[in-house]
Amino acid sequence: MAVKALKGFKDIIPGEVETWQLIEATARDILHRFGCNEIKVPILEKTKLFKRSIGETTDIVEKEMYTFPDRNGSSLTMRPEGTAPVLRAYIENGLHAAKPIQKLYTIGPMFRHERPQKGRLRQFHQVSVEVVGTDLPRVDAELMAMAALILEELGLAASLEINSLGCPKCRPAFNKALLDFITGFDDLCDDCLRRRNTNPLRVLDCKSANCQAHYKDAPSILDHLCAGCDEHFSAVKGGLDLLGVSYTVNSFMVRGLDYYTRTTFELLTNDLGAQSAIGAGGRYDGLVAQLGGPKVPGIGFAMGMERLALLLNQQEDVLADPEIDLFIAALGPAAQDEGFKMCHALRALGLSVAMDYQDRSLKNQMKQAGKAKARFVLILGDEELANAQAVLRNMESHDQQDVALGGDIKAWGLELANRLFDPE
RNA sequence: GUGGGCGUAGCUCAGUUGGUGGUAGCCCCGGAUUGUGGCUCCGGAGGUCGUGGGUUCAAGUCCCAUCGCUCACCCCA
Repeated sequence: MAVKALKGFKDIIPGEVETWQLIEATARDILHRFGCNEIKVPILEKTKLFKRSIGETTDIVEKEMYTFPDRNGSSLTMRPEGTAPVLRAYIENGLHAAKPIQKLYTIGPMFRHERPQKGRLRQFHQVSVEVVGTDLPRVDAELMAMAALILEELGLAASLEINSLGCPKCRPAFNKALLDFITGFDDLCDDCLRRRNTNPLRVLDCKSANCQAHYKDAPSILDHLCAGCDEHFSAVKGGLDLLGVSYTVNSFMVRGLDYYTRTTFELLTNDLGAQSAIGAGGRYDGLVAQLGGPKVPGIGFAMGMERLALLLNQQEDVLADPEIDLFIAALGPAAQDEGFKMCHALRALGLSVAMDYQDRSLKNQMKQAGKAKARFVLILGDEELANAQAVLRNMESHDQQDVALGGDIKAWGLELANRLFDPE
């Protein structure tokens, strides 16, 4: 029995990887337009980092992390999200001193031990963005606009939902009001009864129709915001309006990580089955300090690349087939030797070149050239060798002409290259 | 952690009330007279029917177990 990949771990093979390259290239391009810089951070961190940031009682920390002892016994965890490692690096490298506002992004795998399903894997990939050093509402608006723009340029439709979770000043009062409200019902679902004790905010997200009926009149966090948070949220909305980004306010929206404050948002789609969020994030003003860094506010978001890839693939958009510049069809042992050398020399000169090493029939080699999507084929047999020339066939126009091979391979190779890219 | 669906060729899948594994499609290989691709035609290769038990004269088909995949709950990107 052959060894297979772990459950929830997937290969991205040729034919699929092109979609990923498109996503990455598009995201990078837009991120750079907004002044974001890439940062690469480790996949493995001390477990403490995630417990402190994400929250001890969250599902992620309690039952989804790949946590194991290092050889010396200290506890390690494969990162379940990108914010904590990036902020750790921000603090550790003193990036706050380099620039007042740091816009950082990272692209890579995250790990959560969940039951796999559509759009959810154990190793998944995110584009993760953090803007650290400012709490200006326009930064929030700009970040959401940027996320929306990435999706737009990928040709994906998504709706933006926003909310404010308040701050440590106003949230406790709301939590109490909410808890008092929920305690009034005795026919809530089991999940809500459980969540009532762990994280009351999350009951608002319940999918049970019965529960939702009750929550219609639940106190809204938006009615409990302190003056500062209320003003901030208004300004965020104002910023989105100025940029013409459409959104809906969803006061029931909650986040699964404890560090969020004030602005939170999700980018949602209807085309992915149960996993509707393709991007989500929010503000985390106390987090950097909590991790031992300077007292600076921050906001960030992540996009799930698997989900983006699924959406792109079900749109059946036509990604251009990769093609090669030249196929060398060599006939006979002498031509095979010569072709082998030419193949390498031309690759060194910058051309993508292929050939068959088995000295098969010309017909067969032409077939291979067609499959490889070669733009040109260079036909080389004993006769051509004797005359120091070869036949160059344009596969699209079916045009054929002789090319001279004499002398230094670099000289005629360059000439050939020019002809391939600028055929009369 | 809890449920549902599904495991037959590299891939997508037929397989009738149990009666010898499909001329199926795609892919791959070879050929259609001498050194010219895509289309077409012909031929070929490729399978422990996920695995292990059981029932039966006979199991891809029925039963049990097990592993895997998948979708959903939960949670989340």
